[in-house]
Amino acid sequence: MEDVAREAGVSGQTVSRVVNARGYVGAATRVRVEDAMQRLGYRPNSAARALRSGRFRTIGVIMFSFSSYGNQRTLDAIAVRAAQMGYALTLIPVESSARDTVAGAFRRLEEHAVDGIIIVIEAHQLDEAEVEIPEGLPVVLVDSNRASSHPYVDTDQAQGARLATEHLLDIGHETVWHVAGPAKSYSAERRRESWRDTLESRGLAVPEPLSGDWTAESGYRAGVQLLDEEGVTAVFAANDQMAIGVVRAFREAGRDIPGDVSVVGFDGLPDAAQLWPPLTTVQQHPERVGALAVDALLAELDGEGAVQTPLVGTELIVRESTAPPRR
Amino acid sequence: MEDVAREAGVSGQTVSRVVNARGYVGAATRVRVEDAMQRLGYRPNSAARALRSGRFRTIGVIMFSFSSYGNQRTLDAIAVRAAQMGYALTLIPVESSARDTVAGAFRRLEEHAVDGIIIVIEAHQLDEAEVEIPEGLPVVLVDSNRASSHPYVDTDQAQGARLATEHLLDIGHETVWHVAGPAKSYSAERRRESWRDTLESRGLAVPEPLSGDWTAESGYRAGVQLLDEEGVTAVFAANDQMAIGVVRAFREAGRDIPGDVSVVGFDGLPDAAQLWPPLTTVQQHPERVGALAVDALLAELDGEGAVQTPLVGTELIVRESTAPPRR
DNA sequence: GCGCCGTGTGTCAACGTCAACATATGCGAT
DNA sequence: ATCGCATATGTTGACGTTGACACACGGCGC
Repeated sequence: MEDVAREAGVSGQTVSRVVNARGYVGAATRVRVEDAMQRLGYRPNSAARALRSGRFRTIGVIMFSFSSYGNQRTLDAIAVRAAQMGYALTLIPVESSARDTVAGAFRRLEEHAVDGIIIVIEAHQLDEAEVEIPEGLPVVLVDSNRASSHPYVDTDQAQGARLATEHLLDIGHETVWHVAGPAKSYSAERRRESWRDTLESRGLAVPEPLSGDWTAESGYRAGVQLLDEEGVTAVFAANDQMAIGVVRAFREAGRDIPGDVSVVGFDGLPDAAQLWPPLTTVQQHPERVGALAVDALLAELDGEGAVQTPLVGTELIVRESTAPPRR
Repeated sequence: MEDVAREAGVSGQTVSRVVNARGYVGAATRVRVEDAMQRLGYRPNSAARALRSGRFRTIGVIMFSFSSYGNQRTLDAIAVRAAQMGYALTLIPVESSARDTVAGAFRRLEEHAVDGIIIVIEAHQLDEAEVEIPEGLPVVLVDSNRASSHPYVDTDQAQGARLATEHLLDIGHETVWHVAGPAKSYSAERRRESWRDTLESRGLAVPEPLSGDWTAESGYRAGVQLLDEEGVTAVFAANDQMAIGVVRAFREAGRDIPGDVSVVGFDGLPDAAQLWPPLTTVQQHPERVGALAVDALLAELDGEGAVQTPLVGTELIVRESTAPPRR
């Protein structure tokens, strides 16, 4: 900066004013300074800025490694919005759900220069009672527990699950079986409860839900179990990957999809449209979730207090994996 | 820091020495200082450190948003390794392949505090001649062009493509059709060339390759085109997603997989095992690629010069989507 | 007894930036 | 003519850390 100031024949402060477009600067001076910056290839030193201002213009994101497709998309959206707002992203991966690694992530974070944190970890896995979230550091939760004191941003899981279940009922199925996600996942729980509520509100039988771990493989295992049940004509899987596994299990046993059994997924994986048969699914909008998370965090940062964002809606995409039951 | 020093009855410099385990500190003093740090919840200010040392302990990653599954996994691996090495990750998303946005990413990066950059963008899209990579900033390329002056880390695309092609030939197919990735992708090009070389080295006919854009949908379109060709019994798709689309196209036309046509993918998507039929594919190891990229960058940072890493191998996973041709 | 070295600790300055304050000029209003 | 205000620029110090240097003490070899 000093070099630029000398080159332009002004003081460092004037350079600072030009860079930040703050305060009065004569037009001719501004041009001279900009010229000098150009010539010398000047870049403001962000460390010094951070030191001076106490702000790092950086957002920390805590996320499980090997995360789901949806979370990856959310991360992507967070990165894009953060970049738009002039913030950098610092990614803190958590290698497993072991509790001390989550705590370790926080410890690592505290030593890094972030102004706020977005946590993209299903809340049941993140037992807040045991992981102290650093005091005074704004936090936004994604895909998480409403009970928290921090603002959260999430998809409207309940609405999506209702859409899926109602679709199957509306085309004539007598009830809908459910392959749920892992017990400790908040999203899985909400999808399951909404599925149950939908059935109950119509006075229908509620079959015992099965449980997977989001992977296609666990969906396959659940599908194999369903083969033994009587009268399974409609299955709602808590995500698309498990739906893929369910489809495979039925196909392998010679049952036709959707002739014998209709299957609905959840997520809106782009590839779901190209499966055979194309999969009916609930489209989520992780890009909206990510952008909202950044916005909520920045609002907190700007001292606007914890702003609660409305849930992000979903849409049902009907494809060929669902059809009315055979009479 | 001053507070800790006062609390422990020492100077700030001694606190610094304790924190960094550098220089001589009496055992009793060390304990007193550590106690004080604990009590006061002291955290070193990374901005001040960076300002003083000129090092940020941060790696910048430039990557396309809406990136492929493999790149996401690579990012994940980079994050994990960086964290292990005590580095933070700053993610700079590039929203499209438009050239000025890539340049913009660099500009954004320069203003941020990074010690080095890992670029996870297929090199043909990143035309280096037109995007000046900041001078003096160590760079490692992933999934990229060998012609660059920077070290690169990559999967052995050629080996994988050869494995896939040879597998189909070895089980009796007369030739292998190819659905390639986008023309401007370096990985796509190498897979295509290796497929061609393998056929030619056996003196077999080389059918005209089709081209997709990595999506399942483009694979479907390619598959539809293949329906019109004579004698298609084996297809090697340049990634798993396009393979999914190819399978759909054939299925929809009433052709059996693998009875009428064998299909091989590339990537090793976890869900590929649960497709119907389970997909034969080439397993990549993005986690190794990511870790190597970080290692290579840190080596550069430590002044060890540009270290070239060997290519990461792949393995063929044979599943039920491939079978000998019908006689 | 003297100097030297290893150990333990403190003082000072500097990293690059910017807020706060001080200074200077010109112009319109009183 | 004087004052007030908007404009334009410079000076100073502080953000938190650490490298360089200085100082102090005790033990060892000669």
